[in-house]
Amino acid sequence: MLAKSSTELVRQKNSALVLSALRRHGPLAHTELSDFTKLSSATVSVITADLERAQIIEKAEQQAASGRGRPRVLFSQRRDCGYLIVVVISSDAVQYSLVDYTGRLMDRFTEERQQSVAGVDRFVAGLRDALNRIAARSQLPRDKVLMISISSKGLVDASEPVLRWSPIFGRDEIDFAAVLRDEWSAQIILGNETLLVAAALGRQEDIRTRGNFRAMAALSLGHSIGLGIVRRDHEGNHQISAPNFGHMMHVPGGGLCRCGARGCIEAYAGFYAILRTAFDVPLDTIPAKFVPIAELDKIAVSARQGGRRNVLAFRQAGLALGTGLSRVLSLHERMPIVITGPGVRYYDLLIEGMTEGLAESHVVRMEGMPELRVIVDEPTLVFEGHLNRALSIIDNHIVRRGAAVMELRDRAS
Amino acid sequence: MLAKSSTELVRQKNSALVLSALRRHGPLAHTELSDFTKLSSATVSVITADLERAQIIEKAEQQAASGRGRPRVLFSQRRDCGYLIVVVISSDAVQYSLVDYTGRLMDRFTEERQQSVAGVDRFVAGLRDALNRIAARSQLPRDKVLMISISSKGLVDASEPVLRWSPIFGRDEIDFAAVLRDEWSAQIILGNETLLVAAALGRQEDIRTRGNFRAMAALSLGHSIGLGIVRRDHEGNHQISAPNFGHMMHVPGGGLCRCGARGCIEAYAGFYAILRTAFDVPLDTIPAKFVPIAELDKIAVSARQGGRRNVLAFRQAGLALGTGLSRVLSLHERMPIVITGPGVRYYDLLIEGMTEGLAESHVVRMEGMPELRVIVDEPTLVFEGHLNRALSIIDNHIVRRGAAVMELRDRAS
DNA sequence: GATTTTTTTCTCGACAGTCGAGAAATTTAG
DNA sequence: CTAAATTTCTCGACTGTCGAGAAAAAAATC
Repeated sequence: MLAKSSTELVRQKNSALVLSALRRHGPLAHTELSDFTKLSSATVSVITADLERAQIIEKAEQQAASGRGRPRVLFSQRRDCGYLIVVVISSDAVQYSLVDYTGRLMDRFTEERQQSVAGVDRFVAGLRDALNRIAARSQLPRDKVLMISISSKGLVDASEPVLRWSPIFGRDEIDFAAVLRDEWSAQIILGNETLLVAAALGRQEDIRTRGNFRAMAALSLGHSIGLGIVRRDHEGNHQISAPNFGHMMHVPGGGLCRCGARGCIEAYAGFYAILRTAFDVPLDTIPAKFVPIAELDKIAVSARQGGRRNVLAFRQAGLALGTGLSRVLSLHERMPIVITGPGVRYYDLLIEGMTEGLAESHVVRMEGMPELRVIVDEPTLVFEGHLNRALSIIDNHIVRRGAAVMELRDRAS
Repeated sequence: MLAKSSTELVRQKNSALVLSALRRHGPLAHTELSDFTKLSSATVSVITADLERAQIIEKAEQQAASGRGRPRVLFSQRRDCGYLIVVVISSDAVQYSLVDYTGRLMDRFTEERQQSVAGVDRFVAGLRDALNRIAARSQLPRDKVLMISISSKGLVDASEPVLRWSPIFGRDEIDFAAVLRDEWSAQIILGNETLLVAAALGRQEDIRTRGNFRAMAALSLGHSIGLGIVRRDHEGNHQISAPNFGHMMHVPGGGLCRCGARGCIEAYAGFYAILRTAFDVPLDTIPAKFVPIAELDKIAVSARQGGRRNVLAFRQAGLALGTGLSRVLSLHERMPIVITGPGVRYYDLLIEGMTEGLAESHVVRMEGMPELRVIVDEPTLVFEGHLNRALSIIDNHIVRRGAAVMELRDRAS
């Protein structure tokens, strides 16, 4: 309750409403826009005229008349209104994608990252390089790139695009804004990978349940463990957050984690932890930097054939996840949990422990087991999350900029 | 992003702004209102005129002119605009307070609750009775009571005034709206006690830091353990939530808790749990319903003199709290923690364990120890929280109703 | 005591935004 | 070729905010 309201703000909000309808449902006619936004036809006229003048949207050449009556003219977003570069940093590679304003993929390549050289400086140099390359290949003027959206596993600052801690670079922070400021005028945003998964799921669920969506958690299983939570606030906006779940305390004084602390959930449920338990290595052994998935597959095969030690390894991982999730539910509310990431292939081995870990807690006893869903294709969700988040931020900027433009025009006259 | 915006909404928001300025800073003159709200003088005129016509605010008889120039006329809230009944349910008593629209206490009494008869029906009958009594004593017409704000320890539904679980009534739910609907037209709201503490602290902190406030947690120590979290969202509103902290899993398969589950934080840090450890009673003993504080004081005295078993009891409680808090911080962000409730008198004995429990976790290693503050007077905070929450909801209703009134007027003409 | 200064409140006209109603446009059906 | 249907556009009414300046009222000054 700080900011006063004004008629300009009203216009901004309603313009944003129009843009988001267009983003969600593709090209729309005047009438449809009016239906979706609940704005009157007259208002839609004014807003679309404004946006058209600002070159944000355009009238599609009118399609063959489909019914009788005056044929509808469709408004659609202008592809060339601006561009977005998506950077997905994973443990073994970095993927760069160029996307236009409508969300269409225009170019993409992947740079392998050598495990050996993990220096931040090296990485940053590679990043600058690759960004320059993707921009050059597209032959777009640089200032047409409105945003660079980056994701990584690890701990991300809440307000600035700073990577505080990551499984790859440890405590060597990276301030992406500082690093890219001199070369790019684009806005830089950074998000935890699983946060973006949650963002994508939240939108899917919102469409699926037609607005009855409340909250949802995304759990990503892999070498490290990620959690993203998406909730609808009282105004209908989606609040996404990426708790530091993988490094939440599981057992005080427990197994040594990659982060240097002891007893983190990841130190029980991460790939390296499962390996450690399976081979009965002492819990204070320094974790492996990288575990080929084939190694884990072998353990899984053995576990599925009843290998005791290996069954136990997955069970313990499941327990750590289940107990951790029960704690999450205690601190929030009951919500469905979507499980994704490379680790879902062991879901059959993990589920028993997870269920047990969940079942014991007061929340679950009270409100029942949360719904658990499995989604295999994580990379797609991550990319979708990038688009959702970045493009809707761009839309918001545009409507704000619109106001600024009007102001300039007024001052000129 | 569902609702469209309109000029009426602008008026509502700005009216709310005026009311909240008046609530925060007491009677204000036209100019001051304009300063606080950043609204133009003209707008303030229109809004105050409206509110005055609707009998929400009034011009105070002008005070002795203090400087030169036209003397300022102060606007103040009208006391008789509406009333609020606050019901604070604690383990041994229920306190009823009647408050006017400005937040001034008008009447208050306390009903002892016998420990023996804890039937929900009995309790509800007593509640209806007491509410009738406080209304009768004030001689106010019933429809002037706009809201009944109830608080209890335990688990409260997020959207409806339903007590899902409480240390007093266990799983016997109470739907306060259903119970009071036939006798009261007032809106019924229910909040967890520590949630209200957090609400009060949030407002205090917001004023203290002049808007730089981000987030804060309130931890209430007593027979049971409560946690409230208050955060400022991107729009500056305070989001308060009451996680089920006391019954978050501390140790799987651990000590038996009053809730029936095993290993809850409360089963280690609640008064009964401290007693249990101190007397070396098996952890699966059914917890005492009530522990006189004198009992705990004795243990504390002995602990302060070095009694090993008793030191351990408090240390274990502290550890449970510390580990639990570290988990909360993992799932949210770093925030100051205010400790309150009857248990703070043992803070000296708890702090060591708490610090240790906190220190081990990844978040604390990364971001440092959170600030811990102690506030002794919990009941005042609870009452303040009631007022903050209830009165600001009332203000919001009023500005909405204002619009409805205009509509009626229009339809009549 | 009359005039000026200062401070506060009120009022007026301009402007931005939304809305409902109906006009205009444009196609199909008959 | 006319009528019906459907979509888009335009106009006037209304609400809300704002800046500027008028009006009010007391203190300071002559």
